[in-house]
Amino acid sequence: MIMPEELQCLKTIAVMGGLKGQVFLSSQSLGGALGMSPQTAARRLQSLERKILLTRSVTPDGQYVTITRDGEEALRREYADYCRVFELEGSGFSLRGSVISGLGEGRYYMSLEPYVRQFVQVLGFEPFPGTLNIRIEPSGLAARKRLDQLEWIGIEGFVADGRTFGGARCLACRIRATPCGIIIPGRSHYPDDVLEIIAPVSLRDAYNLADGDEVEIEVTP
Amino acid sequence: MIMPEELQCLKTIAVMGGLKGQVFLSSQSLGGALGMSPQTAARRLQSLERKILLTRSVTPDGQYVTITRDGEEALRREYADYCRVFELEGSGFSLRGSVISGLGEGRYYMSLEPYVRQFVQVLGFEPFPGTLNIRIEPSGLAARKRLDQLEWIGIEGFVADGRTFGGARCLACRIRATPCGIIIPGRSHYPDDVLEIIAPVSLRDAYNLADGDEVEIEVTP
DNA sequence: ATTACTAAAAGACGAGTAA
DNA sequence: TTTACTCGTCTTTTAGTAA
Repeated sequence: MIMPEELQCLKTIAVMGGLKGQVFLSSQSLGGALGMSPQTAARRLQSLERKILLTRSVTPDGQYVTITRDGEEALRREYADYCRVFELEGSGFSLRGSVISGLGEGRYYMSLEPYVRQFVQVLGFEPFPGTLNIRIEPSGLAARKRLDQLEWIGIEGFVADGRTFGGARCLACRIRATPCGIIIPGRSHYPDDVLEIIAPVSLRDAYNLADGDEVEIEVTP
Repeated sequence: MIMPEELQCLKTIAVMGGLKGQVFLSSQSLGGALGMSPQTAARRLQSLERKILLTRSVTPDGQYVTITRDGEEALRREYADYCRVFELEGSGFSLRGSVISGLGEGRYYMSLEPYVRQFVQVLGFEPFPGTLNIRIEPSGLAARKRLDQLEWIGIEGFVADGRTFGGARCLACRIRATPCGIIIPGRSHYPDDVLEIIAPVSLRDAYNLADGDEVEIEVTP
């Protein structure tokens, strides 16, 4: 079995050029690059050699090291993992949270024509007059913050009846089978643990949701 | 400082989807995936949480884990290393070896017109009648084997004067400033620790090489 | 079934030494 | 300077226990 600290060492040698030919190094220089003592670096080299992940030719003042085919394959497997992680990235976030009661303001705003018009344009549906408030679980807050990096669509504010209505930002998402939108008032960038959801229908009715029920919000850019 | 075994753990969680939202897991399932005891896996999760590389929400029957921004950055740094390693790959091998005496057969074959004609076509120069034999250092053998994966160009055999001359394969390379070719008789795929080099000039004369002198062969596909 | 903690065993680390 | 080895220390691991 190849240990993670061995792989780290192998990778460092690869970065130094160990895949393209032999690399000249000393235990000290390698140890320095890896933040460890020369002794430990030397032991790493020995164990990697024993596992045929690299070959060495030791000289009185250092050693020539080359990564073998097996070593390359090990690195490639690791590389493939990272590719999988970052390639499919952005293909979808998924946040879990529980339904909570809002202040009922959502219903009022969702009935204002300039907002409705923009939502239709941006999300492709006429929002049900009312919002569903979801409190994101503590462990989901990290993913919640990541959402801020995505491309939110601006909703313009407007003036009507001598009153100013603020702007907002909006992101398409999905709850179960229903296409929805996350709507965040203003332009604040800082995360909130409560997300306000709009949908073409009443989600509470459609899925029989009560306060405390858990739902999953899926964001697929 | 983030240790390699912690990064390994973080990567595994990322593969499970920890970058896209929370992942449900238990110490046991994670330990199984990482080949370690549940206790160790639990400790990993705790230390990763302490370093704010992930956040957890522990429940009586498992935990929801999400990778934080810091965690993602750590993974991204690692990914960048691997990209560097494999992107520039194939940009050049470099083999070290020492000059040895051949059997003098090279001179004869290099003077045969059908061979010469093909070398001119493939390598772009008329080979000096004679080959330089290089014994690859033991530590370079791994890189030597890697050469077999590259695209060698076939040299056709022929019949002349009632005698059959075998084929060979050939790969462009460089020794110091001189463009050269590695030539391997037949179609054997198994590595040899001696490489036969042809060049437009006598490399021995051009660089004053004697037996035992070290040279570097650079292959840049 | 979990997580978290404790304690004994195992293993890794790095200083020191020799070649 | 190297590498390679030994040895004492310290960390890490895992089994066992409790919640």
